[in-house]
Amino acid sequence: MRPVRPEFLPDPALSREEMETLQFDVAAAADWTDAFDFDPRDVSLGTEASLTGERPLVAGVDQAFLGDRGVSAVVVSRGDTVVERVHAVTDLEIPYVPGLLSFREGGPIVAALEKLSCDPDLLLFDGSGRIHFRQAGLATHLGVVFDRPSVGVAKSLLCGRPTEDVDGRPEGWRTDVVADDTVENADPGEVIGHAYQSRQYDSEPIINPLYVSPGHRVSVPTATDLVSRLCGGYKLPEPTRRADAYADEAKAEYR
DNA sequence: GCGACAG
DNA sequence: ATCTTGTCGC
Repeated sequence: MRPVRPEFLPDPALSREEMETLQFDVAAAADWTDAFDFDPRDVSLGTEASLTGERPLVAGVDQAFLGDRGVSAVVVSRGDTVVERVHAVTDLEIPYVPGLLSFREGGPIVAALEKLSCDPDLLLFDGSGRIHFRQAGLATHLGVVFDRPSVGVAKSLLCGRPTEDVDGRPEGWRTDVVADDTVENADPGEVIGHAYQSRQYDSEPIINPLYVSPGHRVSVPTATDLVSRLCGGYKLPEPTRRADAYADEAKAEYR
């Protein structure tokens, strides 16, 4: 896979102001409508045949750290079958700053995606997409750079506000996350993502919801639909879990 | 100045 | 994200 829009590559050498300017440009280039050619109903776990054509290839992307180096792992699968796994290690040039995550972790992610020999229909990232100060989170940024449908799945909320109280909701429940005054390029109240309860126990440990948002070429409702089809009884979607496990494996070899 | 803050 | 033992439960 090669970057289709290299002018948008997340360069850690940019000044903080240049990074923010690039994010506004990335958000302007992003498409938040369902602009993909597969049938979202074909995206699921299991081994059943697709309704129409071949089942989509979903790539889960996750990162792990080794001191001042970052490891990005990508696991591509078609339902339950893993088709390809690649990873890359690069030096981390800048510290973590809320809102600038793609500039810190973009290096290893781009390097790993460039090693992919197959081309996935959907990219699933651990982090936000539109739920971001300039609607240009990790998922949006990389989705635009590779011009590939992408979705962001975060375990906590960066910005914006859920329309309803999210505590103790039943499995399958979802509610809108709307822009607040910290989202610089959206009208307050605009829907930028969902809080989605992917898993919930009958009692005790109350599980927090997932914060799902479009990266590129996917709408808010569809982003959550896709994620819901990939959570096989676990809180996190399977592609992301596989990438997480592979990142740990790769990490162990560089120690 | 205070509070918020993906991974 | 990462540093970490034990522990509760299916």
